[in-house]
Amino acid sequence: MSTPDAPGPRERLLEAAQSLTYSHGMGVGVDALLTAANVARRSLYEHFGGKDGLLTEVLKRATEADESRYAATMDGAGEDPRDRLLAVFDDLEGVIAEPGFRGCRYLAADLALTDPHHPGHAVTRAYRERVSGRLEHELRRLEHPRPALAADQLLLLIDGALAAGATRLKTEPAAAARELAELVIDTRSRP
Amino acid sequence: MSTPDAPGPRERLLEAAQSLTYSHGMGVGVDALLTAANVARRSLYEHFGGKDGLLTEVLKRATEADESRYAATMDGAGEDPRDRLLAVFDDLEGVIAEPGFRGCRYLAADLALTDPHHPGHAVTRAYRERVSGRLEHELRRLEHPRPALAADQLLLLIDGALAAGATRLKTEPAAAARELAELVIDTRSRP
DNA sequence: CACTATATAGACCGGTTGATCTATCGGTCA
DNA sequence: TGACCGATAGATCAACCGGTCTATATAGTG
Repeated sequence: MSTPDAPGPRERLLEAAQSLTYSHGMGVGVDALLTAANVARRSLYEHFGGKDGLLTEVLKRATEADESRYAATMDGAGEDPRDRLLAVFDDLEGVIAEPGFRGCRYLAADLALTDPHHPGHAVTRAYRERVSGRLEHELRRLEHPRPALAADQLLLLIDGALAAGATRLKTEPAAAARELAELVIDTRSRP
Repeated sequence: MSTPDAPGPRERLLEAAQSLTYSHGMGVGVDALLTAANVARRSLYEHFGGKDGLLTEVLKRATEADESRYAATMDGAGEDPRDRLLAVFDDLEGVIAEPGFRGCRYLAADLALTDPHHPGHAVTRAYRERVSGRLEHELRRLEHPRPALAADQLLLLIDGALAAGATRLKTEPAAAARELAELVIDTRSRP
C-alpha cells in the first residue's frame, strides 16, 4: 500500500541541492536548501553530517549521472570509436543549449571551494580521470599514436566549450570544439 | 619631498582585493580585504561605494593588466602573425605554472557572481571580446579563411587550457593547446 | 593660522551564516 | 497498547556578513 514514489528527505535534499548549487553556486545557504527540499534542519545533519558532507555527496551524484550520460551518448552512436567520440561533442551542443546552463559544474565547484582540502575536490578529480579514461579507451581502439595526450586534448576541448558556452553566448562552442576534436581524432602520426 | 611610492588607501585596497579575490574567490569578506590592505572601513565605501563597486573595479584593473600582457607577449614575438598567435600559447605555460594559479579569474568571477546583473559581468564580457578581437586581427593578417571562427576556437583553447591547468595538475595543457592552435592557425581552406 | 578634504579606528546595526538543541508528530512493530 | 524510530518544526546559539555611523587624526591649501 506504500506509494512507490514519494522520495524521502535525503533524496529530496540531494535533488534540491543538486539544482540550487548549480544555479546559485556552492555558496547557497543551508536555509535555502532546506526550504527548497522541504526538509527539516535536523535531517541534513543526520544524513550528511553538515553542509560540506551534503555538497560532497551532491558532487558524487552528479558525476555518476554525467558519466551515465557519457556512456549513453557513446553507446547511442554505435560501435565505431570515432563516431562514439564525436557523439560526445554533438551532445555538448544540447548541454550548452539547455535553459539554465551555467558552465561545467565541477570546474565551478573547484573554483568555489577555496579550501584545497575540501573533499569535493577529490570527487571532481576522480570524475575527470574517469572521463579522460573513457576517451583514451576509444582512442586506443582507433590505434591513435598518442592516446593519452589526445584524450587530454579532447577533455581540454570539452572544458573550453563549456566555458565558452557559459560566457560567450553568441558563439557556437560545441561546433567549434567538434571541428577541432575531429582533427585530434584523425591524427595518424606526427607531422 | 613627497615619497613617490606610498600608495594611497584606494590603491592598497585594489591590490589586496586583486590578490584575495583570486585566491579566496569573490566571496571574501570585506573585513579580510580591509585587514589585508590596512585600510579603514570607511575608505572602501568612500572610494568604491561598496563591495560590488570594489569587485568591479578589481576586474577592470585585472583585464587591463592581462590585455597589456597579451600585447607585450605578441609584440615580443615579432611581426609575423603566426608567431604572435603562438606566443600567446607559449606564454600560457608560464601563466599556468605560476605558484598560486587557480584558473581563469574571469570565468571564476562569472561563475561566482550569481546575479546576472552584477556589473562585473559586463567587464569580463568586454574583455573576452577584446581578446577575441586581437586574435581575429592576427588571423586576418594571415588571410585565414574563417578568422572569426578561428578566433573563437583559439579563445576556446585558451579557456580550456586554463581550466585544465587548474584541475588536472599532471597534464601539460599549454602544450596540448598550442598544438591544436597550430592546426587552427594553419587551416588554409575547408577540408 | 584656520579651513577643508581625506584617512583612521572602531562601535554599532540588522540580517544571515552554519550548527545544535528540544519537543512533537506519525508511523511501524512487538 | 506501548516502545521505538525517522522526520518534522522551530527556538536558539555564536559567529560573521555588508553597511552605516561617530569621533579623531592627519595632510594640504588659503
